Amino acid sequence: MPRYDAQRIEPKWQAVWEQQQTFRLSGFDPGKPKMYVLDMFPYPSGSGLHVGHPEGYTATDIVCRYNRMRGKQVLHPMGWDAFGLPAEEHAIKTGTHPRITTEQNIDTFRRQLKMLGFSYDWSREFATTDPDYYRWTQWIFLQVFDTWYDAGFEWTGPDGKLHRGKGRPISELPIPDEVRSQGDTAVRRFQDQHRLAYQHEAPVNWCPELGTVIANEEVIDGKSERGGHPVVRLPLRQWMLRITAYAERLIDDLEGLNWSESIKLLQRNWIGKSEGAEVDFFIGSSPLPPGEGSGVRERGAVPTSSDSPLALTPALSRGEREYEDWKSNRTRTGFPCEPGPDVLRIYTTRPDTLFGATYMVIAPEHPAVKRLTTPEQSAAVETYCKQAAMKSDLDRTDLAKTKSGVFTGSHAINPVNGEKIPIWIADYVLISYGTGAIMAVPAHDDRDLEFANAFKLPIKVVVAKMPKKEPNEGQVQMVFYPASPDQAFTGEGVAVNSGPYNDLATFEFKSRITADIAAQGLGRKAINYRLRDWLFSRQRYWGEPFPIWHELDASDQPTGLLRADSESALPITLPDMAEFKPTGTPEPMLAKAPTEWLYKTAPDGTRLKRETNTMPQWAGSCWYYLRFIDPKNNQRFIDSECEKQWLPVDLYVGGAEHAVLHLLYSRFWHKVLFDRGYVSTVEPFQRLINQGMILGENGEKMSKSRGNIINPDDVVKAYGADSLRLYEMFMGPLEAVKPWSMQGVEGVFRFLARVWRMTADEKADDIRLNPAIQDIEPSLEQLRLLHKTIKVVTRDIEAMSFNTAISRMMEFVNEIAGTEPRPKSLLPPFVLLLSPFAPHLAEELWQLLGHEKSLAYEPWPEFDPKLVEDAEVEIPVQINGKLRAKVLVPTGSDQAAIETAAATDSRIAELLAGKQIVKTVVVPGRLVNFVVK
RNA sequence: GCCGAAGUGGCGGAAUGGCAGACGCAGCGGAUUCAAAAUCCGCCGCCUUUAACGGGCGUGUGGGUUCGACUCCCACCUUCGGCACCA
Repeated sequence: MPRYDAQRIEPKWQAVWEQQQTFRLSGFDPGKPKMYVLDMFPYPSGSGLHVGHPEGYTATDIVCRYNRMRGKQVLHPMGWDAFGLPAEEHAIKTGTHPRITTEQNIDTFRRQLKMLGFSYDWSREFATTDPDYYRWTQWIFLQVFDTWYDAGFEWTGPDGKLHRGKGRPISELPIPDEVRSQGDTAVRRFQDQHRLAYQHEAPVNWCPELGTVIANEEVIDGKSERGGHPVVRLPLRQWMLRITAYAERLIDDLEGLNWSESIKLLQRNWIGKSEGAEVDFFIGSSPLPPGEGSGVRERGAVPTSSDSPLALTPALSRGEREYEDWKSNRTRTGFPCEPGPDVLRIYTTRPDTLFGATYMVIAPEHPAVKRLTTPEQSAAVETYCKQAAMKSDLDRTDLAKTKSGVFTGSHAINPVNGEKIPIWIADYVLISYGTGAIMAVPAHDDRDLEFANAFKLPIKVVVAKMPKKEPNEGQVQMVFYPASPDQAFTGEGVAVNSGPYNDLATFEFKSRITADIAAQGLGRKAINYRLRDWLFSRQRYWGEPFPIWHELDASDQPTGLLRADSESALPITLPDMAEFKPTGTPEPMLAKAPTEWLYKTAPDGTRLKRETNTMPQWAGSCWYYLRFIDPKNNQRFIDSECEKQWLPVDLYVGGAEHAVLHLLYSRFWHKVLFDRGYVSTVEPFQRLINQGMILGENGEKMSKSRGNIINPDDVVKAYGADSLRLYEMFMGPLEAVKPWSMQGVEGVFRFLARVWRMTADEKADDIRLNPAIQDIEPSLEQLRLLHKTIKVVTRDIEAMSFNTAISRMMEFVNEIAGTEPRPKSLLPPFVLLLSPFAPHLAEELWQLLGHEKSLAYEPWPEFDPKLVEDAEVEIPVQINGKLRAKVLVPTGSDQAAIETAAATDSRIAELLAGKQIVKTVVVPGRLVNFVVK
């Protein structure tokens, strides 16, 4: 009694594929179109495969199997993103070396993936933790280290267009004479400052619980993304990658990619480009005392015409003389690249509100804090800055909605009107964005208004809102904001109280004043990005070591000078260690490595100490798609011929949780490699699909604590891999979030069992064809059904609309499985259609239908266009847009014939009787609509 | 607060501006069976009427465009995702 038995069929065919190396891709065949289909490779966690994994993996497997049958050569690899915290945390708890845990987890994942019958070329498998792989991760780091970004460099891209800005070898960095004259050490330091990989001392997010520093992106609401542990800010020396240099290209090159618009937008927003101006405010050679100059109006005073910028007191004070000198100097010398000590440089997106600046704010970490603080204020300033330094990001944002700040005691002079305004320190201004200093325009910025209200600072309106012109209204009324004291007008409007610029529209004002201040050397156009440079070092053990040495002086202290390992020294393998407990201090784990690993003496006698940080988990996943193309190469990270043949990845499928970070980092590395001539495409992933999350049966996110986790092992045990695959594709659109349903799995299992019974004899003792299957000619109707099914299933696979493809196959089976006798010729094409979805069952049925070879490379069925049309079509007939009847007409009937058929239908004729037909709409093959009175 | 996506039967979902609810699940009725499981057949948006045919309403809400709107436009509501003192 051979019923549909997935337990028997599936291991059998998995063994056949393995034995015959069915999906192994040998060389590149220039005569065949290529297709590179990639899954986001998994982190092999201890809990094994999750039902979310097979969702994307099944989708790509269908695409691969389909395209092989369409005659393409398909590259479809799988591997492991195996560095990372959990294995090390496990090591801390149990003492098991992370390598052991990682190997065990990989074995589990590999077993589970093979159990699902995915057509990977397993000969290309690797883990990011393999020394042979991270050798090249380190090598790429060395290329990044060896590169500086020449923002003005012009080059022609593969698209034939002119581009500006390119990564170039550090040896080509122009060295200014004043640096060169200071000697070799100065030159080396200068180069180090310009590398794409550089060291930087800055407050970082230190997580004591995890024992590591983590990136801004890994901090969520002041807690670590992993584990939700508290994060504190500490100043530390860290490795940074200069991803911001590539911000513009990372935005621009999104355009040519076949990604969903919302993912592109997510990346654009993450990069967060903003355009505005930098403006220098004069602060004098020494702090300007208060009480000099014109001062600012009292809070809330109505502006009058006497407040013209020219209304300076005739007798110039010391500060004003200095200011006038500075200004005329600037007109001659122009705007300097770096602000001098006599100015405060600010960034604004609204240079049109310069006349409305009533105070300035600098970040607590701003270098000018000391210089601007007057003796009377120094105690208060010191207290404030100390507090701010201790505050986590959480304290600085969410909790502390009320603004805090402290006055420095100093003033600056607004270059557009000569007004002297106070300089404050507040942590609502971030040191890491723009210049770390702002001009505050409380009338037109919510944050500034809140601060001004808190500290009783003046508010000056310089933009009036233009109400929409009513057609009959001759006189346009301007509306002045703030209408209420806590509502700033941040929109665009018309300039007021802005001296010579009054009445200009915001847009025009911006470009005018930017040009004007640039001409006077007081400011310039500027662009800023929300994106920050990438914090690239971690203090953990289980990651790639840096191929970098620090030079030591006579007393074994680092001099700050670096030496890179030579290419031949790679891989720098992890030292063996037995103890993994975090030190509790921000000192990296590798600081406890054996002395012989940590130190060496260079041939020139210099003592060297290894870099003890390790790379973040992102490093390994940044370039794995390249290594899959040429995984065994021990001369290069990828052969350049292979790279040209296979790049870019044609289809990349993975979870939306990587929509920003992984994809951005990966694109960044790819562009560096492109600039240095190692890859030939500007982008790595041509098409991207983000599969939607699978929720638990209760509609909530699957998690241990909710107890709603579905284990793929259990599903396969109960229904088989084909049912799991088919169900995950049948649930709904790939990109949608959708809840699991065990009854749904049962449903597709019943469908597969039906397919089995349609072909095999369930009553016989051995496996044989169903006796209803006979060598007879199919009816025209049956042929039409088959060809229609081929047509739509093909179209749906191309569109990655797998749920509807499955529906159409169900319809076919509903019809054919109920007919006896069944024409045998209908079955092979159907089995081929089913095979990408349920490959095990399809192979078994293919064999049963008398074929000896695997169907994996059988040509995909073609449909006959003549057979996808029925002889007659049913045309709905509407009266005034309401369905009233349906008429049957021959396919291809012309407009007149259809109209006649509709009008003569008895029910329609009855309804039309006595009515006047105003209009008749006939869409051939579609519908008829009579519009009547 | 800002940006994005989505709202269709009891549930998952389907519909180039042209018959709303394909396909599946659940449910109901029947066949088969000693009985059950499995299987097969039929019904299955809501209201209403009828012996039967039928009629009205219906795709988050309210408007609009159109002969015709789940689909396009405007406003709003809800849910989910992202960002969140970025000047």
